[in-house]
Parts: sequence; structure tokens; C-alpha cells
Amino acid sequence: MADLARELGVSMTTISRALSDHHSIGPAMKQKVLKLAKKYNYQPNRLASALRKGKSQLLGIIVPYIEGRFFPSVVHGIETAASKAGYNVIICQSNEDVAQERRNLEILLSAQVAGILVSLSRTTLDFRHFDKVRSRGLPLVFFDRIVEGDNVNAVVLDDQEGGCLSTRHLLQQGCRRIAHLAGPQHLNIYKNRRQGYLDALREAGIPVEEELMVYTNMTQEQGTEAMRSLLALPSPPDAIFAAGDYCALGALQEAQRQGLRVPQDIAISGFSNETFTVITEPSITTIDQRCEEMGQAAVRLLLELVDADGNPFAPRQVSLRPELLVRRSSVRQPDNVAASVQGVAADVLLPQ
Amino acid sequence: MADLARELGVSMTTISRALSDHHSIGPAMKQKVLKLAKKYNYQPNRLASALRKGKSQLLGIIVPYIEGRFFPSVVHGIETAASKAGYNVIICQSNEDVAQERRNLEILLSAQVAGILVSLSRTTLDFRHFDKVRSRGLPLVFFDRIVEGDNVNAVVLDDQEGGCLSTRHLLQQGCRRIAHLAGPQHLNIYKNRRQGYLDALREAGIPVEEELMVYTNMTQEQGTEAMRSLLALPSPPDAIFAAGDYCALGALQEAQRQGLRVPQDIAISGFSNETFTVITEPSITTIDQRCEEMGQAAVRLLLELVDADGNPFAPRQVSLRPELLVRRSSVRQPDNVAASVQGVAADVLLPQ
DNA sequence: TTGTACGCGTTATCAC
DNA sequence: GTGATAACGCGTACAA
Repeated sequence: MADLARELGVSMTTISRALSDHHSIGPAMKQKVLKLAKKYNYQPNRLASALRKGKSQLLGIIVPYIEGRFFPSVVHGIETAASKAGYNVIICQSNEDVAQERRNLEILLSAQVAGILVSLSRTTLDFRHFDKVRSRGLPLVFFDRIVEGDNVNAVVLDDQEGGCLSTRHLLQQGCRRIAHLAGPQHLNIYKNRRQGYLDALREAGIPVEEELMVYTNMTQEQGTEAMRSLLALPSPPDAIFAAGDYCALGALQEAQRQGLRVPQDIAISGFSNETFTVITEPSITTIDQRCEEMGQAAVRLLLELVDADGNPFAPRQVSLRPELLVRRSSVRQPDNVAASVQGVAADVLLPQ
Repeated sequence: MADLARELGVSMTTISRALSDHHSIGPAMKQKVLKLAKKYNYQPNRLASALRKGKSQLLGIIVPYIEGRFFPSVVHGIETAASKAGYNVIICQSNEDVAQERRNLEILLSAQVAGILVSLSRTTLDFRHFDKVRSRGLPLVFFDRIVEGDNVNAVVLDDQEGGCLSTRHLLQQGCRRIAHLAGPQHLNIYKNRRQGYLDALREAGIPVEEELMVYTNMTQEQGTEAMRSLLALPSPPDAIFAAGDYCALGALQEAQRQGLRVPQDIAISGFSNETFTVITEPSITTIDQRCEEMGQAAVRLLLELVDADGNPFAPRQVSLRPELLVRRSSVRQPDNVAASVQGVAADVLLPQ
């Protein structure tokens, strides 16, 4: 910048104004400066700018890990939305470890990021390390694995709705004894999926049978085992709603091993839209978690907070509408499919 | 820092030295400072530090996108290795677009990153935008999709070796008419996999038959089609080496559709170790691309450059050893498996 | 071992 | 519309 100023015989102030498109700058001068800057291949130093302004153009992300289908997709959505808004993204992994999560938080703070996006580590039970962020007035948004409560900003998938959609779909296919392969109930996502299942049954006036709910850790193996025990019942189910795709896969394989036809003898649906669900024979009906949209929504919310710049802002929880993907593993009555593939788009903003 | 200095009645210099573990600092004073820093919850400002030192603790990554199996895993490896070395990572997506790639590069430069890791966009044919990085003396390492030549630093998988391993394995299983589903030959990865296939055949003294090489775009559909045409040959193959897993999957499904048993009637192997390859029936033999290791190796190389700090450094190409994962789709002679699962670990450093 | 003084590159403030 | 100046928070010659 100093070079440009010297060459043009003006002050650095003028250069700075021309480059940052300040209002009190002559268009003629502006052009001259920009042209010379290009000629000299001027590269602004964002560090210096951020130091002076007290705000960088960086957003921090903390995720448990970057693997599997979910988190990479969310990160993809985040990076895309952020970069569209002129921000860049520093990414940190907690490896499901609170201590690491705390360290990451410190690092992001000291990197002077403009805001932070967090999906909690599985071992995070104490949330005090986030107080420091808030006390600094730094925008903070949780996604997917969130701190419960309505004084935080958060974006989640409406898992309950997802469970409900799946179960309703199975009901519409004529199934009446629908089993549920549930996940660990201390995790809100699995609790909510189960609740959606219960809602749909009640809605249809079908009594809940305890023997049709099997609690698993969502692995393929446990899906297999669960299916085995269910098929051994005096009155086995005619459908399975699994709270995860791997689990659904295990169930599917076991059913086929026992000579059952899917979906004719037993219909199956999963959760998460894992890549392999379109590859199995038959393909598996599932719920898409709208990973990309989640990332985008999280950034949108975060940037609103950034723009509010510390002004009072009522915390908001955004709940994304899950999408039911009907595939062959559950379709017994093709005519009824259309009815169940509704209410797909439109995000919902919960009040408060 | 000023607060701490005042409270302890010393200068900021002393504080700075204590915090950055400078050698000329008394252990007593150091302890006092650290203690007070903790009490006041002092957060160093990395921006200021980086500005002063002219080097940040940030590494920049440019990838085409963060989706699928490969890039997220590499990024995972990169972030893990970087954070272990005290660096953080800014991530950018080029979306397979050169213009975006160029913009990302500018951004990373102006963010004063300590080094840059790049996997080229598919549309990058002109590499001049990287000259600016080198002229700045900024460390630059390519991975996977690299600029060819030996005056760049790069980390790749040895695809040729991968093709060779796969083909040798099929030969050891007693297959003699091995077909190859090749990918677009203008991409070096597919060219090299094909070359490895040719190498192994020559090694075994088996003539190459053009009719056994089918060129595809690596999709599942094209795998299906390719298999159909191969099975229609007067003398169909007894094995398939596909340059990609999706393609192998399509081939597998078509073979089964035509009533063939895999691997007894026809053996199949793929490439990339996609998640679904362990799920199919039978599971698919494939090549693992060592994504994590690639990320780690890239960071290692980059940090060597960073530490060299502009001193002469002979560019290096690191070539990772692919790992053959023998699964059921290819095993006809269980006794021969052990022999083919060798030479798995140990990275290779090519000379120059 | 500690302190003084300056500068990294940018921008906000105030005066002209 | 433009310029001079200070300041953001830290690190480092140099002097003590």
C-alpha cells in the first residue's frame, strides 16, 4: 500500500479507501488506484485488516470428525454458504473428546473468528466452556448435536417428524404390526425418532406393543440380531422402522436369509440416506437428513448474529423438515406412494 | 498483556517472553506470569502474533469438493496431522472450477497461511496461478490430482501399482481371461491403473486382448453395460478388474442377473474401497487408496517445506503404496490369498 | 535476566 | 475529497 501511495503521490489513507470502496473517494482516483494495484499485484493482508477491525472474515467449525456421510455433507454446505457470503472456514475435529473440543474452542477464539459453528462431541455433558464464547459476545450456533434448551441458537433435523413420516408411510402400505429398531435413548435424535414412531401409531389408533420395540446400538450386526428375535415372535411384525440405515441393512439381510421377501412379507425402512441404501436389493426406503441445508441454515443463522453485532437477538432454533425417500424395500401398494411423499421442502422456524 | 504487565509490575516484553517460553526468562517469573494469565483468562491474539511474525499457524486446503468417500477422508487426515503439529486448517472448495480455484488461492494468500495443499480442479489445465504462490516462497504441496512433473511437491497413490496388485491377485486365483473396465484415459489415475493391469499381464506372459478392455466413465450403469457386452463375447472373460468400485458393482449385478456365480464363474475386483463394497453379496475385492495417510503425508511434506523456510529444497514426489483388500468377490482359491496380500504398508519415496 | 522502542499492514478519527 | 496520525496486539533488536 505504501508503494502505491508513493507512486500516485497520495496518502495511504486514500489507497485504503479506494481499495475498500469507501464512500468518500473520487471515482477517478479510485480507478487509478485499482489499476495500479492490479499492476503491482497487490494482495491485501487480511490479518492486518482483521487485527485493526477486531473482526476477521473467518468462521470456525467444530465437528466430532470428518467422516461418513453426514458431517462431510454438512461441512460442504457450510463452506459453500460461507464462501458465498465472503467468509472462510477454519475446521476443527473434536474426535468425540470434550477436552479436544475445549482446546478447539480456545484456538478459534484466539484466531479471532467472527463466529463459531459447533456439533457437540459425544462426551460433552458439561457446557461451561461455551460460556466464554458468549461472554465475549461471539456468535455461536449449534447444529445436529446441540445443547438442549431455548436460550441457544441451533439448527437440527426434525427427527420426530422423520420417525412419524416413516411410520405413517408403512401404515399406508397396509402394515399393521410395525416394529421399531430404536437407538440409544439418551441421544436426542434416537429418542425423537422413536417418539415420531409412537405418534404415528397413536394417530392411526394402533396400540403400541413393547415386544415390537427393540433397543440397539444401531450397528448392522445388531440389526441382524434384532430381526432374528422379532421373527421368532409368536406373531412377527409385517414391517420394520429402523432408526438407522446400517441397522436396517442388517435387518434386511437377516429377513432375506430366512427366506422372507422384502417388502411383500415384511417392509423395511431406515434413516439417514446412507449411500448404500440405493444399492441394496431391494433399495431401502429412508429419511434424508438434509445435510447440506443444515450447513446452509447454520451459516445463515450465524451470519445474522454476526450482523446483529451484539445487539439483542432472541435465540432461535431452526428445525429442518426431513425428507422421506420411498424406495422398493417398503412399497407394497404402489398407488399409495404418492400420498406419503408429501411435505418435503420448506424449513420450519420454531417460535421463540 | 498490558494488564498482566501492570499487575506484576513488569514490562510487556517479559510477559510476552514468559508466554512464548522464551529462553531468557526466569522460571519463577514465568510461573507467576502463567498463573496470572490463567486467572485473567488471557487469550493470545494469533492474528497479531502472525502479523508481527509474518507467518500464521494456518494451512490452506483447496479441494474440488467435500463429498463422497475420498476427499473427506483426506481432509480428515490433513486436519488431524496439522492440528497435532499446532496448525489449523482453512478449507476451500473449487467446485471443479478453475476460476474458483484461482480465487481460493488469492484468499489463502491474503490470509497469510503458512502453506497450501491443493488437489486440482478437473477444469484446471493452466497452472500459472500457482506461480504466484511459489514466487512468494510459500510452501505448496499437491495431492491426488497433481501437476505432473518433477519440480513440484506432490503426494499421490501409486495407481499403477494398484492396478498391478489387483490383476496379479486375479491371476493367482487362476483367472486367465481378465477383462479391464477402464476409466477416461486423459485422467492420470485411470491411465495408471490400466498400465498396472497391462504390466501384470505381461509379467505373467499373458497377451493383452483389446476386446477385453472396455472404456467407461466409471458409473454403475456403464459397469452393467460393459459386463453385458463382455458376456456376449464368443469367449467371455473369467475375471473383471474394474478401475472403480461403482463400475465393479454394476458389473457384479449384471453378472448375477445373468445367472453367473461370483467368484466361481467370474471373479471381480474394484478400486477405491467405497463403503458399500463390504455390504454387497458377495463383498467386493478392492484397492484402498489410503486417504488418511495421503492427508498425513501431504501435511508432513508441507511442514518440512515450512520448516525449511525458503531454503533450497529439492521438490519431492511421495507415492503411497495401495492396499489390496481381498474379499469374497474374487477368492476362488483360498490358499492363494495369503500370497497376494503382501507389500501392504511402507510408503515409497520416489527419487528426485 | 529485564526493559525500551519500534514496526508488522491496515483502518478509524479527526482535521483540513 | 483528502491527509496526518494513532492504534489494533504482539515480537524482537538493542540497550541496560
